[in-house]
Amino acid sequence: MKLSTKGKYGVRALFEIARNYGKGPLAIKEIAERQQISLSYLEQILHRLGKAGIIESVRGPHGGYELARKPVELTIGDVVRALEGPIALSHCLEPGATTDGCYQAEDCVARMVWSKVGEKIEEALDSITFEQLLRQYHGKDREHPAHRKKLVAAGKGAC
Amino acid sequence: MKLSTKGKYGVRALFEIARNYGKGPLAIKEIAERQQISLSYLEQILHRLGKAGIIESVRGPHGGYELARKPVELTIGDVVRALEGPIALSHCLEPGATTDGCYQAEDCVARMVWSKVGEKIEEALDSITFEQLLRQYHGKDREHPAHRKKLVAAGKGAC
DNA sequence: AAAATACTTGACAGATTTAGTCAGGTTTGT
DNA sequence: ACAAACCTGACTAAATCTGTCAAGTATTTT
Repeated sequence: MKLSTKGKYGVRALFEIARNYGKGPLAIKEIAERQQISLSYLEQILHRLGKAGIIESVRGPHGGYELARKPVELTIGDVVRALEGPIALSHCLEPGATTDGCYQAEDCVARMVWSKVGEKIEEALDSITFEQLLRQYHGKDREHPAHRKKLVAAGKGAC
Repeated sequence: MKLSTKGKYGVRALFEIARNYGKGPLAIKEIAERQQISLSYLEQILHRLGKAGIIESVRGPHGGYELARKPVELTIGDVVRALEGPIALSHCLEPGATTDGCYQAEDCVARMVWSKVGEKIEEALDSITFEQLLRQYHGKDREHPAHRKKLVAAGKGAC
């Protein structure tokens, strides 16, 4: 019951992009530095987010990534689904899965349990928009990059 | 965002034990057969559930496992926590974890997000008791073991 | 007391997934 | 033309998951 780093990094990266909303594209190199994520790895993540229609890329000098929709229309759920696949606690709940493989197909108690829990998880994830996150952040400016760099050098990570 | 087989098998095994509630201990061999779980693997799982105080074992002939508490006091959350560890979407939320390693300690937006989602997940898991599962099952007797065996032999699995 | 039944424990190994790197390539603004 | 910046896919090391195996210990029946 853990999240992979893809999901966590994804939210952090997207948070940076969201902070830049309305100010043009943000370069991947900039995101990588601010959030201390390996640039190559971040490329993978952003590519997935692009395919999912969450961000758009602008190529060429001064290019970068920007949100494809307004922060209020973007939820944590969108990001997690894009990066970790559909939330299907049991494989028989994946979209497109049939009950063919299940020997107790009709009224499988287990399936009902995982299905119900999955719905609640989606609800929780979808109830948090990036607009809310930005608002929580409003005013409180983060540590200065140089200060952060010092902390990271001292072995500090991030959530 | 998947569940490991430990969690899924655990719930299924426990469901069998719960079905036998009040009728004395249920042998592990019986559980393994009914739910088509490898006996050796099931031993591991039941041992963890025992250490977590969810089931109690009775040794000797006619021994087996039985619920340590009433089905109404046993939730899916108890089982998942026992088998998959505490539900901490981010490692900085694990019990006993400090914020020492986090360079944005004070108001880490990411942590707030995962903490809130984690709470909702726990809520969902804890809202389902085995008593409810048993009631849903009431009356509908499962396929006959022999029939099930045939289905399993034909390559059918379970949720 | 012996045998049968059943639980206990820990080591181990193969398969899968994750996390991250690398080496190219392509697009576009100046 | 050049450089900044994104695009793509292959690759690998490490971790985790899934399950097996073997050698116990405990309890009850006979």
